[in-house]
Amino acid sequence: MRSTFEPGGHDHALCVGGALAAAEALCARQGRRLTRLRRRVLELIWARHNPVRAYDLLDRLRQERHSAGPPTVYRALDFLIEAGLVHRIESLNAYIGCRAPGTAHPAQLLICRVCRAVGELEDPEICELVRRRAGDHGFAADRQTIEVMGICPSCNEAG
Amino acid sequence: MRSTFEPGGHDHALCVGGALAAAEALCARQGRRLTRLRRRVLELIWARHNPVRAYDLLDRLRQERHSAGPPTVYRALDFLIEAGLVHRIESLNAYIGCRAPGTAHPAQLLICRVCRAVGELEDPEICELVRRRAGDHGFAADRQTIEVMGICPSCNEAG
DNA sequence: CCGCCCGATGTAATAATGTAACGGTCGGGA
DNA sequence: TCCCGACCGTTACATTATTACATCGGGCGG
Repeated sequence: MRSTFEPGGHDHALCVGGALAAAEALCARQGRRLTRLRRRVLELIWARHNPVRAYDLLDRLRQERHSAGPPTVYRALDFLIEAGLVHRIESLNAYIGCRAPGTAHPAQLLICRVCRAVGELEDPEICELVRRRAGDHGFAADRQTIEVMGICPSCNEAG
Repeated sequence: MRSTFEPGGHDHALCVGGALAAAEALCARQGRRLTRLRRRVLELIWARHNPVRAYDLLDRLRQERHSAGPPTVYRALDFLIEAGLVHRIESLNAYIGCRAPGTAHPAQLLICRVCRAVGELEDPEICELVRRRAGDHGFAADRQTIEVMGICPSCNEAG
């Protein structure tokens, strides 16, 4: 069960293409406008399976769109996160494409401290357990942020 | 089972005193130096059960120590976090005193979106489940960040 | 006691991240 | 046609955090 981490030699163009197509479909279904800019930002985020920082995104964006400023990027990110297409990684101040857009799910992000690859769980049992334990203390949970640092399968084999 | 959230009228001086005493003891046991500055920063953090931001801390610190600068605060915070006396709340860029210093497991923070009170679980089952599920994907987890937004018991009753 | 070392702190500058406020453009409906 | 609302441009600024180097001060060997 290692689907969360891509093998080194996978066809990444396919990966990106799939993500963009899924995004188009999801936005269409939800009546959200995936504009050229937003689509392009999503594409840049999907360029790697590593987290991207907002200002790196901005630098890359500026190479093709001179007018871009910080709000350009942050607004696009807000949209993409809102739409469930991108996760913000709080512990890194960085962003990554969601592997399972459209599922309603809080995600659990697995971040490799060596290669910075990020995997994603969508485990309902974890969600439910957290929610229940919080509830035991009278706390009504409505959003979970779960980020796990560690070593990914490839790096583990390597070192 | 609501021990995590303090009732409104508890004796907070006792709370702070206990935290400081525990910190002293823990540092002594671990051979860490809880200096005057570090101790004072910890005390300021414990002044409320709400998260404190680094620059608020800095402002308060400056009232009594003119020379304080950002590194003053951040270094103290680094020490306190390292020692397990304070948690950083990634999703708020804020800090809060640890309720269970010295215990080895990661915490799950419950953050009230209304009053900003923060409760803390130390649930080994959650830890273990997360670790196991990550392990199922070949990921060797070594640090977990779990932050839950929601409504605390008092705010829930109130509204 | 002296002088050295080293961890802690002071100090200045700057980097990195994120937001506010306002204006213009454009397309779709009353 | 005219207005409205979204999207984006643009400038300025706010917030959060780090780098680099100087200084202080206590413990310890000589």
